[in-house]
Amino acid sequence: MNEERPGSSPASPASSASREELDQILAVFRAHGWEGASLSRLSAATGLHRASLYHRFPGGKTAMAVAAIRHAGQKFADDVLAPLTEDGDLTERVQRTGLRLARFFGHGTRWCLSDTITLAVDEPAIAAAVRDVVGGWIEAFAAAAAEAGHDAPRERAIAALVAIQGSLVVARATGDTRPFEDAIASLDTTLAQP
Amino acid sequence: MNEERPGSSPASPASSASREELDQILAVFRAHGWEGASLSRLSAATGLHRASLYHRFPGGKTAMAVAAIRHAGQKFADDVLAPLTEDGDLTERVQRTGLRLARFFGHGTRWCLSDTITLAVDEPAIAAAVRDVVGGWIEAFAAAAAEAGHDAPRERAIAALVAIQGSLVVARATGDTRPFEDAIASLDTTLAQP
DNA sequence: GTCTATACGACGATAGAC
DNA sequence: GTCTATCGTCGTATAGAC
Repeated sequence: MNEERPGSSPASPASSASREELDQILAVFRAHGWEGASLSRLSAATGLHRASLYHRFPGGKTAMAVAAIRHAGQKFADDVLAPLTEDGDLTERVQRTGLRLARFFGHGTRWCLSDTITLAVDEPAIAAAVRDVVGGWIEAFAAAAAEAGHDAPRERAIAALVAIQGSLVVARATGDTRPFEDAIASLDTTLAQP
Repeated sequence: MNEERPGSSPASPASSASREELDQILAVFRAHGWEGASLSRLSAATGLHRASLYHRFPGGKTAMAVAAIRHAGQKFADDVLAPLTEDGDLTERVQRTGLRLARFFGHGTRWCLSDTITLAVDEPAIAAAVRDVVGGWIEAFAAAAAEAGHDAPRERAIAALVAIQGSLVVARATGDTRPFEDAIASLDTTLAQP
C-alpha cells in the first residue's frame, strides 16, 4: 500500500499520499470541519498512525487540509464539472451535471468541504485553496450560462451555487433534503435557459 | 452585574444568565461553531471564569449552546420576523424585514448560528433547538408568501431561506458579500409577489 | 455566586527505534 | 516509511475555599 503515483500530476507542491488516503482525509474534513477534524479521527479514517500522517504531510494539519481541498477540487472538476464542457446539447449536459452533483453530495446528506472547512480557520493557505476551487466551480457554471445566451452568466452561476450551498445548510439544520433536490432540478432554468 | 431577570419569561427551563452574557456566548458559537467554541473562548467573551459558566449552566457546554440557540431565535423573532406580522403594506413589511436581516447578518459578514452550530454535533437537544428556530423562520416567511397569494407559500419560504443561507456560505468561502445583498433584494419577488 | 486550583483526557506535533 | 512513546498545551468539567 505504498507503491503509489507512477507518473501522475507533478503539479502538487509536495506531500505524497495515495488517492484513497486523500479520499479518507477529505471525508473527515468534510463531515467535521477544521476544528472537528482531529488527528485521531484522521488517523482512524486512514488507518495510518499520527507519525505516518506527519511523514506524508510535513506541514501538519494545515497541509492535510490544503491537500484535501485540492483533491476535492480535482474530483469535483472531473466528476461533476467535466460533463458541462463535453459535446452535445446544453440542456442534457446541465442535466447530467445535476445527476453528478446529487451523487457528489449524497442527495443532500453530505456537506460541502468549502463550507465546513472555512469555519473559523485563520490559515491563509486554506482560504486560498477554497477560493480556487469555488472559483473554478463558478467559472464552469458561468460558461454554461453564457452558452445559454444569458447576459449576466456569472450572476446566474453564483445563483446556482448559492442555491446548492443553501440547500445543504438547510438540509443539515432541518433534516429535509427536498430543498437540495429542488436546487438540482432548478439548474436547468438557471444555467441552460436564456 | 447579577441583579437580573425581574419578572421576564419563565418559559426557559433553567440556566440563569443575563442577556448580555447570552449575546456573547451566542457570538462565540456563531463565529466558531460547536467544536471551535471552547470554554476558554466563552470565558474570555463573557468575562466569566470557567466555574462561573458552569454555575449558570449546570448542563455544561451543551446547555450553553441550547441557551444560545434559543436566545438567537428570540432575538431573530423580535428583530427580524416581527415586522412581517405588523400592519401595513406587505411589500413594505418584506422590505423592512430585508433591512433587519442585512443588519442581523452584518451584511454578509456574520454567519448563521443554525449553520455553524450544526456541524458535527451529536447532541439531540441542539438539533431540536435549531429545528425549532428554523421552523419558526420558515413559518413566518410562508405566512408572507401566503398573504401575497402564492399557492405554495412554504416552498417560497424555503427558497428564500436557502438563498440567504447559501449566500452566507458563499460569502464565507469567497469573501464576496454581493450574493448576500442579492438574496436580500430578491426577497420582494420571492415573498411579496404572487 | 465568585474565585483558585486541579483532575484527566484529547489536542497537535516530534523523537527516535526499527 | 512504519511504528511506539512522549512532549507540552489545551479541552471539558469539578472541588472546594471565600
